[in-house]
Amino acid sequence: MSTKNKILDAADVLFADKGFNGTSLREITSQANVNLAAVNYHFGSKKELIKAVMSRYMDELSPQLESALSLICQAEQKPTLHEVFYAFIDPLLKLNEFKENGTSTFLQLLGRGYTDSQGFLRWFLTTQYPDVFTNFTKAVKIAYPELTTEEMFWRLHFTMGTIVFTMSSSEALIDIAQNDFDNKLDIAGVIERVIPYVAAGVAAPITNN
Amino acid sequence: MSTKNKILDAADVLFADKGFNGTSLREITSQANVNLAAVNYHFGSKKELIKAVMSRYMDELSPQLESALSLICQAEQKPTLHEVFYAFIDPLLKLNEFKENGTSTFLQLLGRGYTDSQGFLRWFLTTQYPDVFTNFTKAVKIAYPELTTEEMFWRLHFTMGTIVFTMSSSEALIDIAQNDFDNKLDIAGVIERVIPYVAAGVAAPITNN
DNA sequence: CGCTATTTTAAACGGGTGTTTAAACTAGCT
DNA sequence: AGCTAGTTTAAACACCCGTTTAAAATAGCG
Repeated sequence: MSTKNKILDAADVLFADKGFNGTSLREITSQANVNLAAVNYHFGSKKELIKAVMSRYMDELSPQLESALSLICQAEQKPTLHEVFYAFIDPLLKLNEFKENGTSTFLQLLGRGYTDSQGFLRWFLTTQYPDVFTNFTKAVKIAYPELTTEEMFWRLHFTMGTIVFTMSSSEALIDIAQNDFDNKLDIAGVIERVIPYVAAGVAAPITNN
Repeated sequence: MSTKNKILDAADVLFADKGFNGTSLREITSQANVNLAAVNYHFGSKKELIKAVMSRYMDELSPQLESALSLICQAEQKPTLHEVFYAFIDPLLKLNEFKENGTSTFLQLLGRGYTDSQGFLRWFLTTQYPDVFTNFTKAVKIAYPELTTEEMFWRLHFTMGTIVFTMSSSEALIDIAQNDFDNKLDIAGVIERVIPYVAAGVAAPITNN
């Protein structure tokens, strides 16, 4: 495997686990069994490495999400909010096919990017992949037209927060749940449980404050 | 004002803004106009300072939350989920009375603590203030008895994630919202919007997978 | 093979981190 | 005033960080 990919794979796992700021280039390069200077040689800087790790996922995810959402919008009968949210599941699960170890770390990384590094990753995503966001809001607008744009803005960010937080701490939560309820569970099971939650949240009745 | 309190106040604001890992002791002490070594003299270590900042809020919040929730549980008529969640608002807003500048940073700090430092703050809160959690689940159980304990476990963690994530990135979101909708908004306004969302999420119909 | 371009390597650079030290200072009290 | 206990201070410590350098190793190709 190329040095570049060895770095990307190691960075992927470590970033998801300990955050972007919490992971040093020395950890990454020693995990990847490459020289420290290789990161700056191949990527230029740590910041560019972070972008590269995210792009690897987004370049795969973005077109799949767009086609799934546009399919929903063009259907003859108006989609439900559940359908809109379920449109995310297949593309997200397909990301796992890249990684041989199992589930992809994409959602954990997204969670890290939200809080680490003062929002630079959010800027990166919204400017580099804006269609994902506009297509999603379009689909929600069709499914729930009574929602004002501003209310929708907030509810979508609440949803983002729920998903991203849940996934970034899913391992710990699954452990607790297995102990307390001895119920076998995996990431897919967590997704099954979070979808009704966020769908109900987005569909909440409108308050007139 | 005492050196100890000057440190606590400066650390409070900086931790909320840039995270625990992202804030150095030198930033804190220069902001507080005290000597660098004062932190280790008064608190022992940076980790203990973090605990002290959180304890200052929790020691005030915890008894208020407990009494508000037990009041709800003892009422003759069964509370709604909305009432359970609104029980948090008054105690949270009362935290602002400490700070002269305005809204307290408690929820931002909670958000930071969830993602920074590999969950040590979660351990700190659940072991030092366990009654808050048990009282809350008890209240929800009364308001929505059909919910199984396991389902409730998940939905409460989804809620935690929503709140915590929203608050830790609330400043950036408020900025975006002000630009896009030129609608004046503050933390209290965000809370007003997130409550219906999480209440609807927790109250979502039960799926039989 | 020999030359060139790419990649890898060890070492150093400048700077920031949390923590510790020992001396200086400042009450408070007899 | 003199002593003591508590506090503040400047300086240093040992370590980790991202990045850069220049030499060494490796490919690729005519």
